[in-house]
Formats: sequence, C-alpha cells, structure tokens
Amino acid sequence: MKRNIKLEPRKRPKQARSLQMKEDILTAAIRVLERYGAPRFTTIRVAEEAGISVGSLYQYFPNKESLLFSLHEREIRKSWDFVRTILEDEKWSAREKVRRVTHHFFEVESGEPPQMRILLDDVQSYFRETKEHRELTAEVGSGFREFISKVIPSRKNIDFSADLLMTTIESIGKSVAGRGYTSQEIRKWSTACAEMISRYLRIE
Amino acid sequence: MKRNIKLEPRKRPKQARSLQMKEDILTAAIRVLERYGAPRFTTIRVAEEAGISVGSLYQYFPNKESLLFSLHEREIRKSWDFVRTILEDEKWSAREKVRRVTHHFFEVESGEPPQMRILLDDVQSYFRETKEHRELTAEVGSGFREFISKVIPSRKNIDFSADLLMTTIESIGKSVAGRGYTSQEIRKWSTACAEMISRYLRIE
Amino acid sequence: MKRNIKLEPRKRPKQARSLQMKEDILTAAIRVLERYGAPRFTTIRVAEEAGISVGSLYQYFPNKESLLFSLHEREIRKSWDFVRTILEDEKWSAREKVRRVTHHFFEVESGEPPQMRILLDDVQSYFRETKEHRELTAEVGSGFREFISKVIPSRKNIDFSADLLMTTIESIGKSVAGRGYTSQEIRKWSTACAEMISRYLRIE
Amino acid sequence: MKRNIKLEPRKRPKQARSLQMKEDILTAAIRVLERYGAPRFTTIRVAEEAGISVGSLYQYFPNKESLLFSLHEREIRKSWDFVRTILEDEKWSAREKVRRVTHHFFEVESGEPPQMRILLDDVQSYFRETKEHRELTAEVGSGFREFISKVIPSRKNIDFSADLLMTTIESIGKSVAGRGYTSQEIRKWSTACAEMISRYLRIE
DNA sequence: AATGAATGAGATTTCATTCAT
DNA sequence: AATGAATGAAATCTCATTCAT
Repeated sequence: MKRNIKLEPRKRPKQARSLQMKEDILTAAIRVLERYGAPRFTTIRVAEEAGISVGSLYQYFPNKESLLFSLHEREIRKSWDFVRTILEDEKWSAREKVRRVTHHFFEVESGEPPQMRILLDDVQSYFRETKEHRELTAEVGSGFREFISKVIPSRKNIDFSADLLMTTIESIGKSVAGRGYTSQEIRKWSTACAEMISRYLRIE
Repeated sequence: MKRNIKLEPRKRPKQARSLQMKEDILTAAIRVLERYGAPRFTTIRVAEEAGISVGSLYQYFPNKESLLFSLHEREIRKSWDFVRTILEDEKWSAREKVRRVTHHFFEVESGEPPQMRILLDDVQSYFRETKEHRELTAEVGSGFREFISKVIPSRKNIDFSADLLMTTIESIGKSVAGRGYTSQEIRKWSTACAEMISRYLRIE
Repeated sequence: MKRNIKLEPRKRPKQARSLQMKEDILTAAIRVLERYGAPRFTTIRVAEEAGISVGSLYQYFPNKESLLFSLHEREIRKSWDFVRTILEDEKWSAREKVRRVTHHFFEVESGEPPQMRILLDDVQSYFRETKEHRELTAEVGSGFREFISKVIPSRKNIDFSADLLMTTIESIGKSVAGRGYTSQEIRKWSTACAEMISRYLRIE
Repeated sequence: MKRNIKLEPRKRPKQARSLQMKEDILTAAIRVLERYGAPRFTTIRVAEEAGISVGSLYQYFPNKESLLFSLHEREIRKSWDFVRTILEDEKWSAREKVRRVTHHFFEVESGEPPQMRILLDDVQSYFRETKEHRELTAEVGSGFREFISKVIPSRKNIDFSADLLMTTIESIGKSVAGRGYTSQEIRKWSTACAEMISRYLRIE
C-alpha cells in the first residue's frame, strides 16, 4: 500500500509558498483591473478574485500600494526578461534587435488593460524613490547601455543614447497602446518607431 | 468731452465675472494638484484653495468631471495656441519650427504637475467622445498635417507622418517631464527628440 | 366723456398684489412638483418657475415649510369650496350629494401629482397644530356636521358620523388615486364608496 | 451510540447572525423614525441607533432604499401573517373576522410611527415593480379573495369586493392612526368601519 | 494562519437660506 | 424691492485597514 508518497516536496519551504501566493494575488489583481477598472480596483475584490480573504492578502502585501508596486515591478521585470534575451541573442543584427524589442513593447502595452497605466502611474510617485525601484531601473538601463556601447562607435553619450532608446520605445509604445489599433496598425507604428530611433542612433 | 462713448462692447459684468471665477478655480485646481497629488485632489480642497465654498464651486462646475474636463481643455488649448503661432510663422525653417515646438512642449510638460496626466487620463474616457474634444483634436491634427504637407515632398503618408510627429513630441515630452530634470537637461532631450523626428521625416 | 373709469381699483392695494404673487408662486410650485417630483422640489426651482428670484420668494414665504403649508391649505380650500356648494345646493337629494362629493374627491386626488401627497404629508406634522390649520379643519368639519345633522334623524353621534363620512371619502380616495386607474374605474370606486357610507349612515 | 445525527439542519451561524443583524437594524430604523421623523431619517442615525457603524449598515443593506424596502416588507408580512390566521380560523363568523381584522389593523397602524407611511410611500415607486413586492401583494390579495368568495353569495365582483374590503380597512386605518386617539376611540372607529364594510358587502 | 465583519474617515453632491449689491 | 451668488451643513456611500474569533 502506498502511503505518504508525495510528488511534491512534503513541505514546500515557506518562502516558496509565499512567493507563489504573491504571484497568484498579482495575477488576480490584473484580472480585477481588467474587469472592474481602476476606480473599482479594491483590495477586497482582489482577495476575492484570488480566492483568499482580505486579511490574508494583507499578510502578503502590507498595504495597497505595495500591491501596486509589485504589480508594476512584475510587469517591468517580465518585459525586461524578454528584452534581455533579444538584446543578448547573437542571431540578429543590432537594428533587427531594436525592431524586435520595439515591436514586443508595443504589443505588450496594447495587450495590457489600459487601466493598468493609470493605476501604476498613480503609485509611481510613491516608489520612484525606493531602493528596489532604482535597482530595477538601473538593471534595465545597464542592459541597454551595454547594448548601445557595442553597436555604436562613439564612446561618448552612451548613457544618453541608451536612455533615449528606452524612452522612445516605451513612451511612444504607451501612447499608441491606448488608441485601440489593430495589430497591423500597431506593427506599422512599431516599425516606424524602431526605424526612427535606429537611424538617429546610427544603429545598423 | 466725450462721455459714455465706449469703443469696446459693454462687457456684461456677470458673464465676465463668471469666466474669471472659472479661471480662478482652474488655477486653484492646478495648485491643489501640485500640492496634494492626484489621489487627494478633492472638490473641497479645490474650493478652499480658490477661497470659495464647495457650493460655489459646484455652481461653476456641475461635477468633478467637468472640472477636470475644463482643466484638460485649457491645457491643450494653451499649448496648441502656442504651437500654431510657431508653425505658421514664416520666419523659421521647418526644422527650426519642429525644434521650437518640441522645446516648448518639453518645457510646458515639465512645468506642469506630473500628477496632471494621471488625473486627466482618468477622465479622458469621459470626454474622448464629446464634440468639443473631437473638434479640438481635429484642429490640432489638421494643423500638423498642413505643416507636414508643406515640408515633405512625398504626397503619401501625410496623415501618418503628422501623427508620428505629434505623438513623438508629446509622449517623449511627457515621459521626460516626470523626471525632475534641470532646464539644461530638458533642452538636451528636446533637441535630440526634434532632431530624431526631423531626420526621420526628412524635414529640412 | 367717460374717463378714469376703471373696473379695477386704481391702485391695487399692496396686500392684493402680494396675494396674487403668492398665488403665482403656489401655482409654480405645483408645476415644479409635477415636473420634478418631490425630492427635487427645491425653492430655487419654484422661484425660477414663477419667474422670480429665490430672494423674492422668501419675501412671500419665510421658509420652505410655509410654502408647503400654503400649498396644502389652498388645495384643501379649493376642494372644500366645491364640496360646500354641493352640500348647500337644494337641487339634490342627500344621497346624491354624497355621491357627487365622493366623485369629486376621487377625481381631484387622481388628478393631482401623486408626489403631492408625499410632500404634503411631509409637512402635516408641522402644521397640524397651527391655529390656521385647526380653523380650516373646523370649518370643513362643521360644514359636514351641518349636512349630517340635516339628513339623519338621530341626534346623537353627529360629530362622529360627519367625521366618518369625511374620513372615508378622503382616505379611500387618496388610496385609490395612487393606482393609475382609468376614469371609468375611478367612477366605479367612488360610486361604491359613496354607496357604502350612505347606507351605513342611512343617508337617503 | 448515535453521534453526529442531527434532527435539525445545522444552522449556519453566519447566516443566522446576519439575519439577526438585519432585524436589529430594522428595529433601530423604526426607532429612528419615531424619534427623529422622516426628514431626519438618515443612514448614519440608523447605524448609530443600531450600535454599529455606517459601513456595517451598508454591508447588510446596500443602500437606503433597500433598507426602506425591507422595513416595508416586514411590516406588511407581519400584518398579513396575523390577518391570515384570523381569516382562516373557523371559530368566528365572517362578520366577526372582519371586525377582528379591522381592529388589528387600526391598532397596528396606530402603534407605528406615523412617519412610517411617508417614508414608505417615498420608496413605494421603487419596489412596486419588484417581483417580491408583487408576490406579497398577490398573496395578500388572494387571501382576501378566498375569504370573500366563501362569504358572499354573488359570484361576480369578487375581485372588486375583496379589493374594496382591503382598501377600506387599510386606508381608513392609516388615516385614523395619525390622529393620536386613545385605544377606546380607536376601537370605536374600527368597529364602525368593520360594520360599514360588512353591511355593504353583506357579510354576515 | 486564515477569516471577513466591523470600522469610520473621507469623497461627492445638494439645497435651504442669507445678504451684499 | 429684487436679485442670485455664496454658504456650508448634511446626506449617501466607499473602501483601506484592523482584529476578534
């Protein structure tokens, strides 16, 4: 007789379980956002959607802002993980990399519930000055700087160029995302945007 | 001696006072936004800041949304009035016009409380479909299209080019505005941005 | 040559003008009630409807309650004036008088905006104890008592019988009024009601 | 030994507590009505009177109207439950039943705060069209119709007769209730009223 | 650890009444 | 006398957060 055979570790370490719970809550948060919109994005609704009680939610996120912060962070990290794999992939030319990164960005932004940006902007001010946010930004920034430093000859202005590249892609992407374009139109915009910034930075 | 001869139409004091009051309230609203931030932007605080009672505020703006709408409209109209004078001025080359418009935009955006965007995005949905808003947008758009159609040879893609020009300036401007740059840094960004879009659209 | 012959007094006494104004305001009040319903029955709206300013309205009625009181009083008096002419008319039998009074009541109640009763009930408590209200009630009551004392032989119970007659007609009338009946149905109810009370009081 | 066998359904304590809370709130609502009158019947006051916070009140009744609706429903149901037991009881003659029902009605109405009617009329429009209200009305109506069909010979006009019976009792009862009579006077009125309607409908 | 009822400050909006013009 | 802008208390309802169970 088989007993006590568990395919999963008998005791998932607490931290791992906690992380999984956090993930689940964040996923629920996004669904709430999509379904109810920013003004009705309440902690109780997120808890319900995640299938837990508000009290429990507050064990994982000490307040609403920390939930929003994590949401924001996760979105950035997800995007950045993708961007990094593209930038590091040797298979494509630099220009092709820019094109692909841009396209990805435009698509992700368009896919997100448009309410997301409002909500996240809403809390940006709170965490723009946190250590964690700076670290995240720094990581993304240094990735772009490394990329830039490899593909353009000029030694100077690397920081500015990287920043311009990121900013252009991200901000135009966000702006276009809110317009309800078809995916064909989105592609047109992302192509133009990638072309524009590549030419300006002489990325070949 | 001439008496009672008025070259100007007799200003109906009531209407004038009412308009002035509306202006004052909008100005107060911006101050509240700067001082308290979007989540604490409440009608009572705006009234206090304007030195009137809530009741009075509601005589000029029937609800919070209409206040936000007017705020938004005023900002756009102010910017657009300036942009138009630049685009129509024969004194400058096309490229110089782009440079100036871009610079103006970056400065205005930087001057505004960064919370503004959040708040305004919040109500955009309400007035994206109003006649007034469509008229305003159309006016701005056609101004840019006219400019573009004069300065680039290609007959096709005028609409897209004009849209790209506006979007690039506006969205990068907004993004940069939130960063607390010095006016020198802002100038560097606006110059780069103007250059980038001008080259791409072959505006000379 | 006839001159200065005026059918109206040259100078309407102030009191008369004031009374006319009061009438106009009350008429406006009823229109507001019909148009906006009880919860949006506001002093400003009544003033607007009467074509005067709120300030002026407050010169004729020192507060909202006094306006409602007058409204109530006028309605009662109007009804009572009609009822009296019927009760005093020698042309009909007692039973016919009851029938006519009842029918009139049911029709008037049905004709009134149904909101009226709510509003008026709302202030009844305020003026149930005023001298004026008691006088009015007494006048109506004594009219009915006089009628009753003529038509029923029994000397005792005149007060109670008169009260029962009035109450039955009025309260059933009000209840039926709120049901949206056709005028045919109303007639059926008023006939039954008149018959019922007449038989009970042995009014022939 | 039998264990865990329960003859009664396990009462879900939550639901029971919730129902009790609703009852408590309704009782508090009536007290507020008595003490403050209709125009000062506010959600906060009801919550205070019930010894809870506004927030809690809104967990049990999603808005003021639903509170009023429940108040109304409870009163009707309470009355109707009593009326039914009388109408169904074989112990009394039909005429005695009418007498008792009438008397009960007059007493209940007199016991209620007179403001109740105002408040409830105020929201009647909202729930006159709800399923629950129609069901309740239908139940009461069919009870009376059944009673009438048993006690009067004539096959026709049963619906109208039942309606007249109910309306007379209810509306005269309400009217008399507001007058601050002693219980002796109330009895006199209810007796007269019962007699009047019984004779008219030939209920023996 | 988990639950979710309870809290109550705070947001928007209305409206009777006043009073400077 | 007439006006109507201004007032601000008060009403309804929401929601982040706590804490007894």
